[in-house]
Amino acid sequence: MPIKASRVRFWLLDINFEMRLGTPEIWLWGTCNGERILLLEREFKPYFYLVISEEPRSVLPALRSESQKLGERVEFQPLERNFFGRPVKVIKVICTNPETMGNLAQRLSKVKGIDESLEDDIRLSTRYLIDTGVTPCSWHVADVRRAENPPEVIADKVYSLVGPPEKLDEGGLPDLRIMSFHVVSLGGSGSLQQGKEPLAVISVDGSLKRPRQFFKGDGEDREALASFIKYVKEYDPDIIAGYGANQGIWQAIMYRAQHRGLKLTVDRAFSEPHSSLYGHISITGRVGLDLIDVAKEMPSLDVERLDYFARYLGLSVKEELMDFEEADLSDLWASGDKKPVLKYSAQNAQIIAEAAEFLLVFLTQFSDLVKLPLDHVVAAAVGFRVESYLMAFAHKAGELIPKRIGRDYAPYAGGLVLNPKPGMHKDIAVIDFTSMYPNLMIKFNISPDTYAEEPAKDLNVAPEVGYGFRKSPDGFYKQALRSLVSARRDLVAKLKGLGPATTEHKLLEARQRAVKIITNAMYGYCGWVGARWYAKPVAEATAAWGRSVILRTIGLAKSAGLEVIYGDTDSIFLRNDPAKIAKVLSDVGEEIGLEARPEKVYRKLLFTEAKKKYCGLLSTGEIDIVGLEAVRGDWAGVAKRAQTKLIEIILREEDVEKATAFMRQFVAQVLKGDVPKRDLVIWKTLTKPTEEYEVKAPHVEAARIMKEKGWQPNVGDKIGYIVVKGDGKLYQRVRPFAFMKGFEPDYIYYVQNQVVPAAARVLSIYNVDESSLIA
DNA sequence: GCCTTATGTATACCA
DNA sequence: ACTGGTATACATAAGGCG
Repeated sequence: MPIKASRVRFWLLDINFEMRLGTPEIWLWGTCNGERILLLEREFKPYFYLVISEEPRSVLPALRSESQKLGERVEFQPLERNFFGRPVKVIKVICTNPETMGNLAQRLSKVKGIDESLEDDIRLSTRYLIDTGVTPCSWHVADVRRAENPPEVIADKVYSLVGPPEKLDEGGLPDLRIMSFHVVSLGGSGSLQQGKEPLAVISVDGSLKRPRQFFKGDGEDREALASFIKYVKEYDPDIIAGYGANQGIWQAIMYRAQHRGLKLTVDRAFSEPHSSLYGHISITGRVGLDLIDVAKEMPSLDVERLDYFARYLGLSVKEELMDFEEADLSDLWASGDKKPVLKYSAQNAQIIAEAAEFLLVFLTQFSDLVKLPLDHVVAAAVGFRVESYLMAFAHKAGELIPKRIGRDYAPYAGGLVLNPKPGMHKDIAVIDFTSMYPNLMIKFNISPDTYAEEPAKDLNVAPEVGYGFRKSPDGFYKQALRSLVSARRDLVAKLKGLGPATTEHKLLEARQRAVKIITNAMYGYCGWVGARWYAKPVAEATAAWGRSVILRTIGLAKSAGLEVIYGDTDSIFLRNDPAKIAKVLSDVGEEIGLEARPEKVYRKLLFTEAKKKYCGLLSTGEIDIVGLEAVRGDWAGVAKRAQTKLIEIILREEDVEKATAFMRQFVAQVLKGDVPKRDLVIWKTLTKPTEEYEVKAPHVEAARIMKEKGWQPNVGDKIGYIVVKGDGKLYQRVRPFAFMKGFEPDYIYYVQNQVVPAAARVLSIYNVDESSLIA
């Protein structure tokens, strides 16, 4: 019977692998022209490498017999590869079962003549992406035929791949179906504990269908859950977005479904959401996005509250719908006043859908660049994103991928920070080096594979630390960085010719941003002990070159007759004398061979003795606050607001009297209790389970109280607490901000330990005493 | 036992 | 679960005193 072949074009949404009919099968979920398709690949075989120091024929018989003993059908291919820049002889071991591959590799690596096994720790779906160049969130064409024995899935068509898909050089997104969801459960106090309590309401939204809400009637939540599952099937979303979804919301829903005898088949393969590689919940055939992961990476958000996040993205939020604590949701619901709860949840679902839509371009570009599926790229830590990029890059360069191994933490010296000249400075220019570390790594060819352990000719030798790096050939990091830097240059050049509001512009701008992030993370990655391409000398030498560059720049500034007021790692602060600055910049280019640029100019700039903390009035008229309490998330709003106002008075009006008077009045107001409660909340991150803390701490104590009340604070959550009146240590006087009933804020604490120290930090320059603020 | 000082733990920031 | 450098607060241990 002739096999009808055809060609399909698709955008890759998700990839997974299944053992089916005894064979590993790669599943590619694609979308195109409004159709959802599943492409099956049954021919792709798992494999790994054995590094040998002898001739292949002397080890092959032993390898054959060992694999026979294990009952594995394998094929051996002697090959040449590079490992850390050195040519190595390897045997590629192609096997059949990815699940037993690790064990096989371990056994075969013990055979005499085998040095080690490599790449046996790479998952099959990752392997497939690396080897074929197939890329998530990117367009492809593929030759396909109708699948025989297609699996039971939700898809318009199921095909078998005739060969690997070919990646197309096309940008743009297909029409993706985004669905969002938000859940309110009836825990003891409105929390999503372990799903022990019924769900009050599940809200869904998205651009495709009208928003809906499924809620519990008088009885239980079975109906709501069943309707939710049905709705997802009808909607058939490509992306399911939630907020905190990976941190208990899916678990709670799953628990409830199980409790009510329902199977939570919200994926495209009639199975249930399951936990995946980066601690996230994976939904086969769809992309499960937890936007809280995105929020946690936004440094300007003190607290990852959904409404703050939404406002930060520029989305409109109806404040009146958020006007109660989450802790009160349960009571409200129980009191029969369900309307505000429903409205609140509906708005949240709407915000999540809008945020997902807003972020989609950037996230898909990021996924495409580093070759991690969309749900993975959002959930994965920075180091794994860089690593994913490098793994694909290594394969293209014929380099073997090092194993992930456990190492002990090994610190080294980093950037140089100068002592600031305290006081008020006028007309100060900041010059800094553009992408200093990446450029140093390129310039001196700093890479694990160019590192010369023995002294040799023609090396770049790092100052202070003395590590040598071969000048040629180009090292692995240099190749990767150069490709990133040139990609970014091209993108930026293309952007200039485009209208700012066009789809193309948006796409390239997002791409450019993704490239920049990976470029700048490369140095940190190479000094991370968990990195596959970890090399301490690389990180250490880069930092040492950085220190020498900044020191030499200081020298050049001084010879040009400029006073250096401050400097940190890759920047120096100088008197803004344009002619002299220009001289310094050209000297830097000539003598150091790196680009430094004037970054900004301060009309006025204020330093205390402390490093990394200052504030200034920029030439643009803006106030810039760096490192001070006003920009720290772990200070109460009262202190931050007071300090900000104070800084404005001092910088704009230079009136210390007025500033002091303002502070006195502010302090009096706080002592009267005339301050919004939310300005008293102090937020701190719970960095480990409460039991693991060695000393008592206020936010840990607050988290413990939350637990008692039925809440489940997770590691990584920010705990908001208020200091209340009472006796004992500070940690004995805190309440989670949502549980203030019967407690009164300790305004004296807020004055003495928050407002006054924050103000004094700035006023101390003018010899204003702390006590004079309390009068 | 009480007070003062030194040290350690914890967090968030800057680059 | 990318790096080191830095400031700061509070808890706790250690030291001093009588």
